[in-house]
Amino acid sequence: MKKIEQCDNVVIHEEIVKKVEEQMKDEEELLSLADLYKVFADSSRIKILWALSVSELCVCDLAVVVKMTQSAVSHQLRVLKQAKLVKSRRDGKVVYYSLDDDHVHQIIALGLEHVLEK
Amino acid sequence: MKKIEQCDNVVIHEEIVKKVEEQMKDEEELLSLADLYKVFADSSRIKILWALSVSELCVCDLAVVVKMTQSAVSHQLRVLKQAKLVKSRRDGKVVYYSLDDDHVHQIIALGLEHVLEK
DNA sequence: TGAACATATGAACAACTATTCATATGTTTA
DNA sequence: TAAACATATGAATAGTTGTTCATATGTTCA
Repeated sequence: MKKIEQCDNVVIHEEIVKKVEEQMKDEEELLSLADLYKVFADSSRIKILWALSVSELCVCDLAVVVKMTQSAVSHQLRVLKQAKLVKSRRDGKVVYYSLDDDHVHQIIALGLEHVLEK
Repeated sequence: MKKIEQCDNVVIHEEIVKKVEEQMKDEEELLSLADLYKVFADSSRIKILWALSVSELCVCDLAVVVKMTQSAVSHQLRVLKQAKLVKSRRDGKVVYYSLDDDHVHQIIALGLEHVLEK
């Protein structure tokens, strides 16, 4: 009747585990953080965001710049808008998109720093 | 013989498109940026990174803290290591993981800022 | 040397997601 | 009002990825 428990059930360094558990963030908070990064985790969307960080653009021009179909761009803009990373304004037939927030640019810049360094 | 070209082929604002195209980053660079964010785009990995930002941990303790199986943690650590976000050192049977870089903490902090604000 | 243990890994499966294609919506203008 | 055009969207498909299960690797210690 010995404890044959595997690693999964046994803590090796009790003190440290306790300390880390205390400082652990809420499940929910880390989940929405992951969701935020999911949006950045696609090169099409990154291209779109980068382009928009240069200038406001309409969907049509955006499609040209990032070399995607209008439909694909539109689908992705929807995702970006839901994540509150871009906003849009309509002027007649044309809809213009731009970054919603300065964080977007910061996040991209910080990421590039890491990428270029490694 | 009119130009019936669709949006996909026609540029609406020539000046702006030219300007944005000039400032567009390399395909490759934006691709590795997206790849970097892919690593952050999963709540299991975010949990692991957050835990490691508190303290160096062995795989076993990490599994306890983030409530995952040892195998799942190990698979994810592999991903994190390949992305150079964590490093490891071995001490006997036990392998300790820690953040490889201060960028990791910065990126998480910046993301949280955005998440909490919106 | 062999048993016990911490970690790593390959294969398989399930879940998710980006694009395409077809078409709908909404706006302008002839 | 009808045609032309910019954008949006639903369904289907193909590709990607995280977890599990089983097992392998590497280390210590009796």
